[in-house]
Amino acid sequence: MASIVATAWELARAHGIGGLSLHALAREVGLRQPSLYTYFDSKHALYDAMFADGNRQLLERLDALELLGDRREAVKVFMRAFVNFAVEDPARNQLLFQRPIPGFEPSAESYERAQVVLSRAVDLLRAAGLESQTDVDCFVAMVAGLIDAQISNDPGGDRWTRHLDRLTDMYLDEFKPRRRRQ
Amino acid sequence: MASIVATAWELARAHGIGGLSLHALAREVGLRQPSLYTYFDSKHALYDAMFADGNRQLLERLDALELLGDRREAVKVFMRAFVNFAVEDPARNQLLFQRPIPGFEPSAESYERAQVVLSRAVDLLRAAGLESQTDVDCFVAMVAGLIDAQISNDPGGDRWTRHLDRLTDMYLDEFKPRRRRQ
DNA sequence: GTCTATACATCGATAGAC
DNA sequence: GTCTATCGATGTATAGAC
Repeated sequence: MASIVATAWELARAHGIGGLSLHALAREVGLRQPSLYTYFDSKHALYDAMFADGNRQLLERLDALELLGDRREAVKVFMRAFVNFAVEDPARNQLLFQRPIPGFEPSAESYERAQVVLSRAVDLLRAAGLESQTDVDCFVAMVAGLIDAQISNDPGGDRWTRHLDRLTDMYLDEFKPRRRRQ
Repeated sequence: MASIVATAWELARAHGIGGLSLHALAREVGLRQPSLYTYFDSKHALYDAMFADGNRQLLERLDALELLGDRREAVKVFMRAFVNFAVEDPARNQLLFQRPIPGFEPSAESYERAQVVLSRAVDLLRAAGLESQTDVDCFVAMVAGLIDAQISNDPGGDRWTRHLDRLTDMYLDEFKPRRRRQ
């Protein structure tokens, strides 16, 4: 079961998340295609299992971080880990953070895990000075833009992601509470 | 021919760029599916015609702008027009600026038009103080991030795009030539 | 140029034997 | 739980008559 999901990720990496087929997956795990229905009620159920698994991987990664000390530094450590996670597997990034499968919506249970990740990011950003939801929204969008540009235009490189820290500083400087600029 | 492409855009808006089928397109224009091969050698050729057409639409829009006066203001006017163009038709945005069709690459001729758009943006940003390719790259990525967040999470709204001007100012302030901060 | 007919492939899903 | 067999839908593309 877990190994089927792992193999599904391999195929998704190779052929894109949308190019994943049950025939190919069955062949890869040494089964016939109908036998997969013992484990998943439908293809969407497989995607849902992958969605949950991907978020589990991400949470595991984020839980291992040391986020003590300066809170701006904590944001940077967190975002670096997040960005690395995203760019190292474009297919996974697509399933977790975009809506590439027409008709697929994660189950409530799976979606809950995804919300945990987001709320941790929000807490860190708040602690680092981003007060409003608006400022958090735009920061998240900016980072997602970096990730997508990196994946699309320079896969495996760092032409965009290497500027993450600098952009984070810029953003936190700009939107820190209005009392006084640093 | 042009009307077939226009109808193809309608279907793409309704069912997604990847959900466009030649059967449906033929039915919509009052033909049988094989008859489309009179106009396009393959489905990819249709996508290529759409790609070229979308870039033509964009260039037309950008050519109508008044970009005189202050160069920072010119950047804002340009980027506002670009962002509006992108969010008003997510399917078109997908075909023009992402790679949603496995195996489809625009022809050299079509791609050339896309490069014209980019080079205009680059010229404006350079004139407004962004010296390095790196700074331009990140700015473009940030704007693309805003667009994607807007389309994905608040289609038809402006929760993200309304901050475009503010982010543009922030970015140009940060990366203007190092002589002195404004 | 447009049609009918069809080839050919892929896919998800189900029925029923073992 | 796994299999064989098959259904039914969808999709692109081609052959050949008109």
